[in-house]
Amino acid sequence: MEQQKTESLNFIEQLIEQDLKEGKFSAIQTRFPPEPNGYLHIGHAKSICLNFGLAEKYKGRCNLRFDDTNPEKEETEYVESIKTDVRWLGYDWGDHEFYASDYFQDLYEMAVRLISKGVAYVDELSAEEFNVLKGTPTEPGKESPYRNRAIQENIDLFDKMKSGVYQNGERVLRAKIDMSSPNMQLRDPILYRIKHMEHHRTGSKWCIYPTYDFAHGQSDSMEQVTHSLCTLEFEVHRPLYEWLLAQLEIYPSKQTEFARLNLSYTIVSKRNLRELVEGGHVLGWDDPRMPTISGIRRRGFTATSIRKFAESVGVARRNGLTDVALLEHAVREDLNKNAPRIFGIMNPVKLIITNWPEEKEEIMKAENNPEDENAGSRALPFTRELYIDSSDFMEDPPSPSKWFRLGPDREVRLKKAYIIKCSGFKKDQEGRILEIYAEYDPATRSGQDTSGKKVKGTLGWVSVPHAVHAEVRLYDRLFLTENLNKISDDFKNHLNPNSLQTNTNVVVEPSVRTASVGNQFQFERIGYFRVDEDSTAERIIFNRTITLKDTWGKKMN
RNA sequence: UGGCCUAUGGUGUAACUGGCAACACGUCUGAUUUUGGUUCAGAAGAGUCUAGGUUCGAGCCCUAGUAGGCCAACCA
Repeated sequence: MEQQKTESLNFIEQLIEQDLKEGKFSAIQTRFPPEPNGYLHIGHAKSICLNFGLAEKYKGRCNLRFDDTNPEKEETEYVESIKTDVRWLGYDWGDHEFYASDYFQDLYEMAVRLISKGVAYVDELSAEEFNVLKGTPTEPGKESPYRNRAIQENIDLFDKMKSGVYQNGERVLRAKIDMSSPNMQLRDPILYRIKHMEHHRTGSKWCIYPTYDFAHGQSDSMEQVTHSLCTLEFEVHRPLYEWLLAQLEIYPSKQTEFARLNLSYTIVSKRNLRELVEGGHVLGWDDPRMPTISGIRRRGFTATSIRKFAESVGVARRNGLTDVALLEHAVREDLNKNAPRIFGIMNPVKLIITNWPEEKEEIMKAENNPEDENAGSRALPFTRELYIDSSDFMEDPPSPSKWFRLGPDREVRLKKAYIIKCSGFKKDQEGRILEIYAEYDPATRSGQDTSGKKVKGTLGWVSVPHAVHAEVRLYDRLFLTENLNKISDDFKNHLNPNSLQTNTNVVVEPSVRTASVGNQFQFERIGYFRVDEDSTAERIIFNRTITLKDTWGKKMN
């Protein structure tokens, strides 16, 4: 008797399974529709995982469609970065790479059809007049005096718009729906506007460009998208989306909205992220502190962990605030299983094993990952002079029974090597520890310990003559405020001044000499690190992805 | 003086669509551990926004209220 746990479905999956059951179509078709006007961020990752994930799960397809209807903001550079990011997340759109701009001709013809049906017209109101007549959410709008032109006149005017007779803003094509609708989106929305401007793909072929509302739904329809998933703000656009498809009598794609991702201590708004980049608050779109996909990738978050995160966040229709701890947990889980361990010393201090011969060198064997038997092992040279972390030594710990690390007369194990006993130390005038002295117990060699000794503390170490000097960039959250949606002042006031701390004094075991950009490690007892692209042949640079959990440190505060 | 959406432990989601609320993260114990990591065992924590109603029975349905979100770009 096997008990089958029925997997719980989110509301979109329920909808899909219902549709599939009713035989509405043979397979689902989704799409991820970014506007190429900036870099993708963690919020987009949620949408990517949703759309591509659903297609995978239900054996359908997901198109990558660039929503490039506004030549003012869009650039090819962004198209490339978006493709890189989606691929990095592990999704493949095959030959289903589309552009709204590919449909400009079709969309133009659709507009002419609407005009011919008498449900679209050319308006020539000034922007101010336009806004006045539009009304407000609580007051109905008024009809434009140009609303009831003859069809042929509209056709002629639209043709003139297209052929460049008018300047930007002088004419606009509007749908003729209902100026008194309580839904502002239905008050004769703009379908086409004039922009004398080069488009990144169509060049100067067009000087009129469709708006989002006129392009998005029909693009979905032309691609036979079955489920068009978007965020909650577009909810009020749905009636317009459906109106257009119905008027044009084309494939009725269905729009379904879900809540966008909000992350604590994180800003997830393209506009604000751009401001951080342009204002020099971060070093670029791929600054490891940025929640952009390129940023978190450089920081060391893995694609697996992002996908896992997206899955655990789930999808629903209520707006909330997801705890970053969920994201952090996802990376730790992945890296714990997959990142090889090495010794790295953040604040090195010399430890001298006084009963160890000057020239003697012993090779210790260390497995690369206790969580992965296949990860192999490496050789660690052990010598008389070692580096350990200054935070692992305390001359006079405040609560001695809870201090497991080194101190006068205390014993600890040097991991993968010997148990040592501290026999003394040297300080400078300011009281800083310069050197620590200890004696090792030859009977305690790792793996062949015959002493029966038990110690509570285990320290990482690096042989002084073999040490590789490195730079480490310690990243912390970019903002100090948990919920940045709830602030009334400038979000930049909430920046964490200590979001980046550079430590150029780090020392790492010699095995990292073969490491290359993108490699990820766990520095034992410290955290996960990734080799940054700023590394050079002479100098290796590590980004700290995330610390290890630290229950002891937490208790000490 | 509008319309639409939402409301479940601290957080994110679930509850086979009416049968006394589950999972994950987080928190706290304890065990194991040559990472104060991992793993393992366990605990605390909501009676499902409020008030009515329907029903033998409601987190799920109805009504009203409250709270939050979205909508007035020739942005998406």
